[in-house]
Amino acid sequence: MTSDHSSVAELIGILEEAGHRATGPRREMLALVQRKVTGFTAEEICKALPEVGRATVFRTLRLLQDIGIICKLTVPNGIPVYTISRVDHHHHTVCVRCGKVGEFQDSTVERLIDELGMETSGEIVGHRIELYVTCRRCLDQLQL
Amino acid sequence: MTSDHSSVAELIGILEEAGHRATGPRREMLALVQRKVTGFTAEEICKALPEVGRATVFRTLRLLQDIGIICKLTVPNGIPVYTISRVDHHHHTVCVRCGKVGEFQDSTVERLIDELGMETSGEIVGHRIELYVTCRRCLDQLQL
DNA sequence: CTTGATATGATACTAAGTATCATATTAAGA
DNA sequence: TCTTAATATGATACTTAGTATCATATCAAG
Repeated sequence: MTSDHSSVAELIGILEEAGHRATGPRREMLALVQRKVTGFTAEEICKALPEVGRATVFRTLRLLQDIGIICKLTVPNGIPVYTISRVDHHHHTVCVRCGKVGEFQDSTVERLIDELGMETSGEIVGHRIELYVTCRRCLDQLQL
Repeated sequence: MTSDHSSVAELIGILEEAGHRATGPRREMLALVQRKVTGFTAEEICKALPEVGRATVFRTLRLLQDIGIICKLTVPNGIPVYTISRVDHHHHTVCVRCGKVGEFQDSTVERLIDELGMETSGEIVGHRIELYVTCRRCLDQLQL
């Protein structure tokens, strides 16, 4: 279940398999996104790729979300952060100090969702779990 | 641990205890918010209370968040939904069809967060758990 | 009653994202 | 290879959510 997609070629593959064209702007964005270790904002992409139109950046960000290549996170301060999904189903940790985004997978989470499903009268169609943390590095810096 | 705050008077009490003035606009907003069974948007408040300035609406929404009277949710379609918090610590279910917001409290959730804390190198300072559902009523309608 | 802190509203702004639409690219068939 | 319809793009203008500024108003405490 761990579909690791790390190279640009693989990302392009996913895009095409989903029935979309791997056009110039999309390749550029994928290459950029793939290099990002941590989260990034839409505005960052716009600045990094001025030759790509604003509308295309947002369109592509949404497309990449739809096909599961990236995720959009809501962080406490309100500015949306996008992040690449390296594994299929996962959740995020966001450092509230440096903004660094991490991923985690936990079977307990899925079990929890199932349990909650029992208690809910409706039908669960999705969920969002985000952990806000102070990351190791930031903690260390604070202790200096 | 279940600080049920249902009447406007109680909400005003919370506001004042937190060291804020229970002014006209704030009372109006609290009265309105308190009547809402389901989620509401900032724009709804602006329309319902045209005599209250836009800036004040947003300022007050943030204030009410800060003191824990309301929560701001991120729903899949992207439009922020605010909802009153009837109990202290809880999470939300959002119906993706009608937008109805529910609350749930679950000790398993808290246990889960603790467990995840063990696995994380940083320190967990907060979390967000939202369940996207199709509520009972919407399910019934779909089956008609 | 005065005064300083707190809150307000009008206005203008920003930031994130969308709608429109004419143009460009592309894939796939004739 | 040429044509064509589907797909994608970029410029532009717009919308939506929320913020900054600041002069004015309100209030609580002395």
